[in-house]
Amino acid sequence: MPPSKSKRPVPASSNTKTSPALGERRASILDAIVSRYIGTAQPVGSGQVADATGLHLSSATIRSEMAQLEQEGYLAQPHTSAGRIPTDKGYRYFVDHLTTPTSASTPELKKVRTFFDEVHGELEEVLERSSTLLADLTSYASVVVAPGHTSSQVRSMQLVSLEPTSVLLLVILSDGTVDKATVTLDTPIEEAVVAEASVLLDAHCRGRQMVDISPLPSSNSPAVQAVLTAVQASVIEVEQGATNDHVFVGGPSKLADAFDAVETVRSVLSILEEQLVVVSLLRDVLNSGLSVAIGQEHGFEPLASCAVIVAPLSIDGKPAGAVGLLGPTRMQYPAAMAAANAVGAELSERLNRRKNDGGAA
Amino acid sequence: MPPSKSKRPVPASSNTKTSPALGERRASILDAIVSRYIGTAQPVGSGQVADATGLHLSSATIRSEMAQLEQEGYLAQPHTSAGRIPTDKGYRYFVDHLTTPTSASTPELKKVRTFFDEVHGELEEVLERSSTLLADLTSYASVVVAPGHTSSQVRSMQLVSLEPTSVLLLVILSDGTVDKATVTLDTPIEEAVVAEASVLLDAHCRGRQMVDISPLPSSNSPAVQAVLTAVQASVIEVEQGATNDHVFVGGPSKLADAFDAVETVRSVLSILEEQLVVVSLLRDVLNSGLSVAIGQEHGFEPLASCAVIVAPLSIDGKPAGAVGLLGPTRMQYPAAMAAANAVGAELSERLNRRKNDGGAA
DNA sequence: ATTTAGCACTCGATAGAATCGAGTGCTAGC
DNA sequence: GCTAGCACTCGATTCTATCGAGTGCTAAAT
Repeated sequence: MPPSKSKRPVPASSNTKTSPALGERRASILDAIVSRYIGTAQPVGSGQVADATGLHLSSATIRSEMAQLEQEGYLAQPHTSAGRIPTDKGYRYFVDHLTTPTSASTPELKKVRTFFDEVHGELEEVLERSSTLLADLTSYASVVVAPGHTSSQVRSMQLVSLEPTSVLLLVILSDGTVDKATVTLDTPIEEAVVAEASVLLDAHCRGRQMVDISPLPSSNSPAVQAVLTAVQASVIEVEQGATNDHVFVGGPSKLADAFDAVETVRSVLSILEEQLVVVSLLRDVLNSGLSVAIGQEHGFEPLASCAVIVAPLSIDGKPAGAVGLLGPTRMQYPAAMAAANAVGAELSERLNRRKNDGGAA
Repeated sequence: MPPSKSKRPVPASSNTKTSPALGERRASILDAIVSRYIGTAQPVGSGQVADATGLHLSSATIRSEMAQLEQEGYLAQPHTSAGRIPTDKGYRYFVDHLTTPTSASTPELKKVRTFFDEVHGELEEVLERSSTLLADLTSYASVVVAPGHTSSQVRSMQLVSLEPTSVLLLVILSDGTVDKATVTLDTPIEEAVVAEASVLLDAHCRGRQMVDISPLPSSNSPAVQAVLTAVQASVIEVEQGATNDHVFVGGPSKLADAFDAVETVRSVLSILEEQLVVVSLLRDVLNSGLSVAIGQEHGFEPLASCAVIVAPLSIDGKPAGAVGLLGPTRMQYPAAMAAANAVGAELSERLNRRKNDGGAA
């Protein structure tokens, strides 16, 4: 091969050589197998790998490498004389050493951008639709966990008397979010007293951040004080976001496509129904420093056949909720991760803007 | 057969003879086939019917009757030499002439009662959990459409200025529900003006029913008037409940059990994702005066293999939302209808109590 | 005039047997 | 160290045979 033009020392050979460990060649074989299996859901044989990879090796050589990879736990064989399937460990290596850059592909990224440029309105609606967007983008079920109110600025806080013994606590945040909690009182309280407490509360909280509002102010009047004391707990509840369900699940129907066993579909669906579980799952994954949890990695049995992709949301640089994707372990990691990251980043930006600009749109 | 005791002219023969039309005997054959098919999902043959029904007839006789029923469109045959399957028309006859009384069986009814005795808290939570209850009770996916605010009494109505050009409309109802809408103004308005408008609005609305609040009061100050005008549209929006999504879907995972074809599961799920469609579906069914829509009866193609059971909610005797069940056409009609009715009735009662007593619990 | 027993027939479902072929592990030679 | 070659495995596919639940029809029985 004569170098016809001296003017390209390293041609555009797009052989991204990222990963040592496991050996250059064995790695690209693994990569080829995982990619292919993700696409076809069929066990991959040595012949296919030989054809697919750039390295020119015979199937026999590939075969011996594959045997090695199996011994090391990256691959598994459904039965003798079938091709190989990636194990969780295999997928893990794949995502950790992705050759494809994890940043989003331009067309999709653009889609996300224009989506966020167009979507306006209430926060809940934005989150809800983000979730749908992410599901549509990836064809996996998505989850959006709304940020708590911890760092939000209070625009107004009020008490409204409903019954003699029950009072509604209203918290209006400067981003237009409204939260509420019903407080039951031990003894009946007059409306006028509630109103007085409300004024006091509002004056105290207005303009502060949610974190800064405890302790509540006190009053000379015992009756007013009683109301304030009763409200205390609910204020904290609201601060921590325990009051409204703030999980948005998008595209659960995608699960029916992602898994072929109907029983799997059922069990995964039923998990998505339990919002608490979902929230804590995402939190755990994030806390463990991962962005992807594959198979057993999150020690959550019922989702052993799933992979979870998480991207954090942040407001003012602090973590605030998350977006996630739920699919089979053989999911399109590069694309899905890219999408989740893109939506996460973009959504974070809008949340920031929202918060600092004030209200909607 | 000598009447051994003159003292029972018509013994406790539980032969509920409800339905003329179609002929007594043919009806009970149809009934037997439908019941059995609902249970087993297998085509039912003449032999099975002969064994199952009380009437002592040979399979041959049954057979000729079945042939008739098929010609009349109540039954269908998957293929020659298989048993019969009910058609939509067959199911329709079945539910219209239910021998089992549609009122709930006592054990379940009790469950519903104690559930509602125990559940307290925000309206949204009650509805959400009702939906889950209904799904658990029946093993079908359930839907609860929240009542609109039309007949609710306004406890307070306020405007909160968020940005110079955007105002938050807050509506607090006497049942503790809070609704909101963001109103964008054409020109920047000072906070003081918004506050003035808020006071005016609150004074006008407080204590009235949502239906009675339009038209809004007017003001001498042009600035205040401008705000009120801008708010008008959102008030109506809120009144008609267009502002927050008020559909609660329960137990979608049940669908995976109810249908065996995974493709069906997917398509039904994806329909449940579109709340607008679900709401209008239930409304249509109710408007057509039915409580059950089987197969094609609601002209909604994608749900042709489903049956929909609807029970209305009512507040002060006026229709206000609905609860629904979604399952395969071969669903356990008697039990499911009973459950839906029970939950519907009980929930209605709680809603009434809530509204008239005032706040929560 | 029904009802029923009897019978030939249909056709999906089930079970074996045969075959195919993608894939494997191993070995010997390049 | 790589590869060609080869015997071997084993699920998937196809084909055939068989089974049996169920049907429609007819002729006898009530």
